[in-house]
Amino acid sequence: MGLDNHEFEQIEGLIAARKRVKRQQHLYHAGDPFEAIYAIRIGFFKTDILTEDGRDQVTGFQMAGEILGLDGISIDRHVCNAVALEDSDVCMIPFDRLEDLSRKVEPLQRQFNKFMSREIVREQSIMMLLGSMRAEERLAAFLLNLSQRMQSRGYSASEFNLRMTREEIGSYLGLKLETVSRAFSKFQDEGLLTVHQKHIQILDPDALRTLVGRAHV
Amino acid sequence: MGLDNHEFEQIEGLIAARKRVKRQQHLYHAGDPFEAIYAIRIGFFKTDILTEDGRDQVTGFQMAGEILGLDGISIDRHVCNAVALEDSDVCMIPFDRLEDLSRKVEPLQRQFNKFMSREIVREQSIMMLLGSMRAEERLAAFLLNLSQRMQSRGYSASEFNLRMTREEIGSYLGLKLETVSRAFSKFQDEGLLTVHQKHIQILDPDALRTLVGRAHV
DNA sequence: CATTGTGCTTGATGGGAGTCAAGCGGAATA
DNA sequence: TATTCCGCTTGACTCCCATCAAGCACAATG
Repeated sequence: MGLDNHEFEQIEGLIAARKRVKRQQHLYHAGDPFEAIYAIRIGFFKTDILTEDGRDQVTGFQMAGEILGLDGISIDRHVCNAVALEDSDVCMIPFDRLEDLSRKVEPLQRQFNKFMSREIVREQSIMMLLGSMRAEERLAAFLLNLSQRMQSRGYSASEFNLRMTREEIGSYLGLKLETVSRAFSKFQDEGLLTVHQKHIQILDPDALRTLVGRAHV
Repeated sequence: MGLDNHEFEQIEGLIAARKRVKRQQHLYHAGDPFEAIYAIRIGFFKTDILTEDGRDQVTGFQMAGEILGLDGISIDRHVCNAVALEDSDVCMIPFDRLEDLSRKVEPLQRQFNKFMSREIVREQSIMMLLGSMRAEERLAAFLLNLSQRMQSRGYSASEFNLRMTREEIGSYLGLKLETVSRAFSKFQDEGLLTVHQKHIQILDPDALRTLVGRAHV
């Protein structure tokens, strides 16, 4: 990234604390004062929003190497809940110190801006998915995305364990858990994948890609 | 734009050029190199993304005082199209100069980060809408959002002209244009509003809020 | 003024996903 | 090992929205 030693040490010094979060525990709640963003070292999270009328929706799943909490910057409070879906380990990055250092270290500033923008783009693709895809297309897109992120972290792209329930997948994709379950069964009947509980093995990724590509004919 | 006078003047110094964009013209296309973000002085825009099957989905509507182009930062290219829905006038803000100045002027840096984060939060609320609301609830939320933005710019909150077609509204809300039209008619039958072509008069905003569930405003 | 086109409204019909319900199965606990 | 619970699967039925289709309204053009 074009950093000299001093800059590199400063960035390392940003990490105030490592924090362990047990399965089903919250890293932060909606409404909590925003003080830091979090880099996931180990583990898996979901973020969700609970509205007053009881609507609850998962807004994202985050795995090791990804960043949590960027939405809190806007109003100095977290706007969603972050819940560990397995025992996890995060780096807490105090935001005021990150802003300070960003003013001194240009590559850090640039990288941070790109992170924020990438989050905007990611959410746009979810909007596309929710706005124009059918149930099976949504699930196919979800699995391919998960597969790609697993692979980029050195895990198998074709075989992995889901950390979230059918209900959480459905909430994220704008579907009911029964619909998610039916789509899994259909994919298995068609030989696109095998599914045993949370264990997934993708047999025909190209067929899944075709499903997503042919969205909304 | 949520900036105080001092901050606003600093941003004004950044403005390289004013640019006029006629109705139906593009401000930028998906794939264009990303060089600047744009502040809308006068006018109204939509952003959309072209899907592989040739149809496009509207990802947002932007009015005077709002910012266009934040998604381009991520990959140094614009990822969506920005199209003027009426004759418009924008300020071009070269992004490298904005980054430079942000390193020197802390309030500008802070404000810019908040802008990015606000865009993330805005998109999350659209995800909620697309994922868990029914057609009439979506349209009600859309109208209330538009109404609130009109009001915050000094226009009437209860009476305004839509700049976009039913099809564009539907694309944004994940609905077909016929469904949007039917929802308008139903609202009118129920006395919640009057609609004549693109002219909207909201008669009972509380009823619309009740529909949405009081969570979105 | 007539003509054309585009956007909008409305009706009829069908399909995909939601809802309700029953039962299965693996995992955790005692 | 037995019990309980929670998540998952599957079936039957319902309903909301998409689709297909016809016609209207208004603006632009000749």
